[in-house]
Amino acid sequence: MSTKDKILDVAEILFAENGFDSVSVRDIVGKAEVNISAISYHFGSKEDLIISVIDRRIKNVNDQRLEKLYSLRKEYNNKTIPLNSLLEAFLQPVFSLGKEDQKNGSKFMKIIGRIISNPNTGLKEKLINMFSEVAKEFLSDLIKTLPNIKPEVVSYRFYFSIGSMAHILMNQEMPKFLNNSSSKLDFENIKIELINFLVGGLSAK
Amino acid sequence: MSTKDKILDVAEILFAENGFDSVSVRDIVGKAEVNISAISYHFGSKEDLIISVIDRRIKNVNDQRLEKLYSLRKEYNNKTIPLNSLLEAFLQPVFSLGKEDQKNGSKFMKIIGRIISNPNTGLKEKLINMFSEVAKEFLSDLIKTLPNIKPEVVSYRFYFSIGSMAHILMNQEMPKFLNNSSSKLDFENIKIELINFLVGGLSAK
DNA sequence: TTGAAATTCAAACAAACGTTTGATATAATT
DNA sequence: AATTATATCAAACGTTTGTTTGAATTTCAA
Repeated sequence: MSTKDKILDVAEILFAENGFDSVSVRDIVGKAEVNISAISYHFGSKEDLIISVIDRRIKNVNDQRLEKLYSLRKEYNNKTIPLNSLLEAFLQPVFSLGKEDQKNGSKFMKIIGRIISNPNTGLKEKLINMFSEVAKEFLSDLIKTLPNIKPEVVSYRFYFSIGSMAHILMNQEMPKFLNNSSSKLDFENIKIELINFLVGGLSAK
Repeated sequence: MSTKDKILDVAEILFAENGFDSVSVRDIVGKAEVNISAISYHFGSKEDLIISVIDRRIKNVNDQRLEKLYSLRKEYNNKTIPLNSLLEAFLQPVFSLGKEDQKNGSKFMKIIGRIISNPNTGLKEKLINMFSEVAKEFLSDLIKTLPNIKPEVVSYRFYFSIGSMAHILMNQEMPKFLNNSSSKLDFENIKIELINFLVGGLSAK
């Protein structure tokens, strides 16, 4: 495995668990067992490394989302797309990162959660742009699917939805004081529960 | 105004806008126009300052929440408390921080959002404990109010609810790409919209 | 008014930070 | 085999970090 990939893999894990600021380049190169100058050599700077960690995966996620949305539009040509189908298209590409064959995919889920919930300087601008097109597309269909709810209310509810998604992506385990259940849900079931919750919230009277 | 209060006020603003890690003690004392050693003299350390910023306000918020919950229990003695009343009791003390007479209250709302959404080392432990009792109390009533929904599902939905609350507290303005409306909501209306959303989500079939 | 306590000050501390250097080693190309 | 490009290395760079020092100043009670 190349030095570059070793750095990307380790950085993804450490950034996911501790945040971008709290992880130093020395933390990364230490765990990756590479020389410290490899970061500037292969990536340029720490910020460029962060961008690379995200770039490596995010396009695939967003492409899947749009692909699923477009095929729904084709399937329901001119007719209303069911709400749970829209949410499934929006959430499935993210939660499938948690499948076991996706190496460290659950770590990247945490990174997505971090990016959304932490309004960040500079860095956020670039990433928001990646996400904003996807969000706009889904919002326009959400508005069509919910004709009895004022569009600006749908916007807010979509914003609330993104918040609860980001929260569960980042804090993948429920805190003990809320977890009175013994059975731990896997990502597939968390996604199902989240969709049920969001369907209710988005379509509330 | 005392040096101690000057520091607390400035720190609250800077921590809210930029996060705990990104704000240096020099940023704080610079804007507060006090000597740098005042931090260790009045608070001990930067981490103790963070705790002080939070301590100053959080107890009042949580006390109000429990007070409202207890009076609801008295009012609906042995009967089910309506869902929107529970949510009102949970959210009103937080969103009232945004009232104009509450100096920098909206900044502290951002700090609450930051604490919830960022799982942090050490710091979180202390603050989670403050919050966990409140959360447990509300969760027990939520379960009673939603007898047709399995308790572990209510737990998850409450967790999703906390996520959307944290998100809107921290990102108080909607991003442009979601904001197709010209009218900007104030905190009171955001709270109302959030409660409508959460009622739908928590009680979803 | 005197003396002790509380506060503020400029200056410095050691540690950690991201980044760069120039030499050395490895790989690829001619 | 010789030469060029690529990659890795130990070491150091200049800043910034949180914290501490000890003297100077202010506050306030006796």
